[in-house]
Amino acid sequence: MKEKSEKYSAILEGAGAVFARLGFHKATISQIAQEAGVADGTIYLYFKNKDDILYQYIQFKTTSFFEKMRSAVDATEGAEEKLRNLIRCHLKEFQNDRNMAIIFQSEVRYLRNIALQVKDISKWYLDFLTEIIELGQMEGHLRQDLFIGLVKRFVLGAVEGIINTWVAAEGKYDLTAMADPLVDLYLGGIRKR
Amino acid sequence: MKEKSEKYSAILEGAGAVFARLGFHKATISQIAQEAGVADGTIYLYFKNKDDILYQYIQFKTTSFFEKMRSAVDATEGAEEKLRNLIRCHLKEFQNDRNMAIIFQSEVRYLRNIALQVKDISKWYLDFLTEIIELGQMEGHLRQDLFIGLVKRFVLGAVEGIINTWVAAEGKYDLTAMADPLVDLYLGGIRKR
DNA sequence: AATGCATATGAATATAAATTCATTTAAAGT
DNA sequence: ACTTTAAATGAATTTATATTCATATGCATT
Repeated sequence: MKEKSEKYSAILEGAGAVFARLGFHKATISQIAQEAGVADGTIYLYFKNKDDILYQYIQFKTTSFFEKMRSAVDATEGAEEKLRNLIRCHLKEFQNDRNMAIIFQSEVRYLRNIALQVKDISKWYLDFLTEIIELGQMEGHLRQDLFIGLVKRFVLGAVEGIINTWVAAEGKYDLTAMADPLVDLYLGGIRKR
Repeated sequence: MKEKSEKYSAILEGAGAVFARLGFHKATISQIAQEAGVADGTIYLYFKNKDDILYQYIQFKTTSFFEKMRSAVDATEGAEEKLRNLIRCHLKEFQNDRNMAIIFQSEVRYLRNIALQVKDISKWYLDFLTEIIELGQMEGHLRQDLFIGLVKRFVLGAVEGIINTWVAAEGKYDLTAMADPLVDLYLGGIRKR
């Protein structure tokens, strides 16, 4: 069972397609096998069981997602620009991999087997946001009286909401175009001044 | 099969408890029956099948939720106060019925069988927000240059994010206390001025 | 108390799909 | 060409649980 064989990846991507189309529970091993172009039994040479396929899928996708987010943020100076890049990168990656977007938005929260994995992902993201917000406060560009625990959920919740709508709309419009207007809302709010 | 018998309600609430604890797919009819204090077969006198239990659960809960939201908003004048009441009411109702909160946040988006039902719920909520935002613009208290399609998702996404955190934290703190700080973020944003 | 009707029971059935494994195919080494 | 090892197959097995249904219980009417 070598980790990075062609078949390993084919099964992962095949599973991604089937999970996105039918949801984890309605997806069958046979369908995944067919999508990946292998026999049912072959899957068990590479994965412990059905749950493990999803686990590895998430693991694989998040690792690469986090790396990209980190470099997008590090590529620039100042909290506001870092925040913009974070959101731009987030939306771009989800737009580029719609199966992943569907699985993360619709399946992941739901499945208890992977609850811990999800907690880690959220935590990573929220800690990242904290870092940026605190930087902005040090720079003097963000309010000092922010309840950071609330702000970071506010930020992540809103991006996810935007992505959910895009997914529900079958990806018919450009998701990345939402990034800057969204950040403007975070920063300035909706009240007239 | 009379609709509002004791057993009908007992099964619905029992199902709510089991769905919240184990998730829809891992929940078995036997467990729901036990929780409701009836025999397995009895459930089929009141519901077509397992999916129908969830469908009716959601229908029942949203109807009552929407009524409460509507009167909370109608009870006051001015967009800002209406928005505050909307969010307060939303958080209060979810805090008061944690099973419902779990099912709505974790299960509902996921289940394809009820996708239409969910679209209706979202639409109802988003239209409601549009109404309030447009009122605020007419009053001159909200910015004129808002992209409403984005703003309403921004608002709903953030509330849902707050609720998700609360659910994940096993409801250990007071959710309703988040309402006003959250609305302040919507209105004023995080940028220092 | 006997009859009929509605409601409830839970063991038996049916079904679907995850997982296994005996067999086949391909590849590598000598 | 022959042997050994590894990888792949897919039909057969196992398991789990949603759903059915023959039977029972309770309740009202006469």
